[in-house]
Amino acid sequence: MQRTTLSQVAAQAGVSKGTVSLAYSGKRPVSDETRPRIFDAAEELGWTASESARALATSRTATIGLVIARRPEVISTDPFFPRFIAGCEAVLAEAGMGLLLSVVATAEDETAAYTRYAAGRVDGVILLDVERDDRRPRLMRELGLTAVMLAPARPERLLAEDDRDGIPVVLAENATAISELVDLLVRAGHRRIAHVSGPMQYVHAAERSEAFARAMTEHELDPDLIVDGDFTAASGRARTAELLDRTPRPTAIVYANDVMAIAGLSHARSRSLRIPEDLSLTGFDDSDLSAHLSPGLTSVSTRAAAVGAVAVRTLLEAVAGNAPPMVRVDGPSVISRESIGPPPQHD
Amino acid sequence: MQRTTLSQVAAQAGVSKGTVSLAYSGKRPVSDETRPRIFDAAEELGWTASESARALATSRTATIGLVIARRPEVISTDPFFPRFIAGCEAVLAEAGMGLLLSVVATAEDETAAYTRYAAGRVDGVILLDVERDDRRPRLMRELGLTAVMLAPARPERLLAEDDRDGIPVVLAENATAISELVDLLVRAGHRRIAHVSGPMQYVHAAERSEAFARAMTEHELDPDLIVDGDFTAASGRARTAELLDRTPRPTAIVYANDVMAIAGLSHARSRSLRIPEDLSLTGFDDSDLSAHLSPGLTSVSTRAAAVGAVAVRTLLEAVAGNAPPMVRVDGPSVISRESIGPPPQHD
DNA sequence: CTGAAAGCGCTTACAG
DNA sequence: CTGAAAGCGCTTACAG
Repeated sequence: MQRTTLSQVAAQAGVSKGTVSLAYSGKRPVSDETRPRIFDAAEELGWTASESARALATSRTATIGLVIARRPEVISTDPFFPRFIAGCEAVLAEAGMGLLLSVVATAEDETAAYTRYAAGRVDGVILLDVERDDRRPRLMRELGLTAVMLAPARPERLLAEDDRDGIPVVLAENATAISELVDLLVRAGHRRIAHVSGPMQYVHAAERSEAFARAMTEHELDPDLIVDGDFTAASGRARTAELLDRTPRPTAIVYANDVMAIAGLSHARSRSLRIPEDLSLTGFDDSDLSAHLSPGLTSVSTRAAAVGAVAVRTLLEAVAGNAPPMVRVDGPSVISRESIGPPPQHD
Repeated sequence: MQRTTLSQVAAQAGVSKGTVSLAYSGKRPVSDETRPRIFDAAEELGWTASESARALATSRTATIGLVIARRPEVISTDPFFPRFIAGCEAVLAEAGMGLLLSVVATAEDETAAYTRYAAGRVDGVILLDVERDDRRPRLMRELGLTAVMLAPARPERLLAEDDRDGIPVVLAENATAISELVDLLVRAGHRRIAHVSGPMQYVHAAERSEAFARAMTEHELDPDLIVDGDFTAASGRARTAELLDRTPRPTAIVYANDVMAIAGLSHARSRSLRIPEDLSLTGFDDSDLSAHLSPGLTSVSTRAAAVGAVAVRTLLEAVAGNAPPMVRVDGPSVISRESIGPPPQHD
């Protein structure tokens, strides 16, 4: 089936092509007599503008890009991505725009994906999982790609001076939630609190870890009870096993995400530890599962959908050439559930 | 920064635009003397072809579309989607193509997404989560959109006759895995086996449920111990609670996905039931978590990445006009872990 | 308020 | 093997 074109609509309505275009875009007035004629003709012929042609004429693709560079097993258990994408989608759909998504395994594939995007496929991209001295800001400049980055800290803490300008930061911090969790545990009576971190190359994981150490120090507790996880269930179980083998063992564990916490919880139970009587646990991300475990897992909502919406809005402003250098989004909030309680008596 | 264009490359290399295009596409021979001149010029100017222009000239967008119409909380815990997408990506990247993704909440938004796609945004789409008498095949025809559908059963079981032609089916069946699970449990000595299904409007969920009933009947066991879940953790917990309240209670539960199984497992444990001594459990999807719980959750690998790759290949053939009406992919396979064992003695 | 025309940056018959 | 030209289907100054 052949596409109907704007020319056919113009012919049928007895006007010029330009007028049809203007009637739809509203960029210039069209008389009240012609407009309905045009819409009727378009309706009758089942016309909608070709995005390819529009893209070529306007140099706007009405598409933004997102490259996720994580191992599939991590993506598949991290509720952040789908929620974030759903949040993006809401804003994009309203603007009649689309989201081009790539899931890549290596840095090489990641570069290739951005390079394809830069060939006039997207108007801009959102950078997730920012690392310290991330290589992508430089790549964006080389490729001439407009970008915004989602980060848990101010740009000066993340990027070399050269890379700092031109990329607006959507700042979604983590730290307050972690110190709230530590406060909660300390107030319940805990002193030996451990942290299972995420992969430290990510700024958001490093931030959580630093926030943990800071909070512990403030309470004059040992800030060094930190072991490195990598957000996978496997690491959650392994690190938990190590921590529980120590003497004395920690009475509470703060995990950098829910999956590790759930694997840890399951492991602890298999050792006949009761939760929370013998061990308190907290997660991060508020996955659907955490609310419905028994006991429920205390976790942190990061409002990923809201963050996605703000990221897209900021990107659209950046594409239009007027984004603020930084926009702050609502901080995370702790969701208290039954997985935390007072430490065991003899402690 | 202005894009370099093919014209500039042609000028610099001292050839016509057509020759530059041909040198890159290889659709016609270019002499060994001119080719390097062209590539050098392109390299020097940092040129890559504009996809928008190419799309307009060729009526090919080099993009395929995927619309996921599920509640975010379900998407966020279902490992199928990210794995499937990663599998799509592998094939797409190789072909220099992209994936346009929409996550929608309502049927209305879903139609809107496909309508946007049909405005020359994609070459074709993959239909997931097929329902019986699914409305999308008809929509695809109305919109003139090429499509393939992923389904666990032959087209004649899914679609009205009118909608059946033109849409190749990638057949990934579920049923064998479910009967294997039932066999496994029966062989271990179980007789009262229950099933917590997924949302029955999806053919894949209905198939699992039917396969369960069939397998139970074959073993001359009660095939009606089926309760309706909806793939969420909440339903997994609630349905498990109901089942465990029955007298006599089931000694094994087959869940239609891992999340429900994990919530169920957690609930059972909170009732002081031991797994698998007091209750055997199985999941479906083989999420990253299931392998690393303690005990590990017996589950079913659906090879989502491989299925994604085949789906894309089939779609690309369909776009080229020569897809087979049906292509079968490898069946799922059961991954046996510690969550199943013999039923309690007194049973 | 409307039309005629140029232009976006490619690809692809058509000649030679 | 190569060039000149038309065309893909829009948008947008430029005139009127």
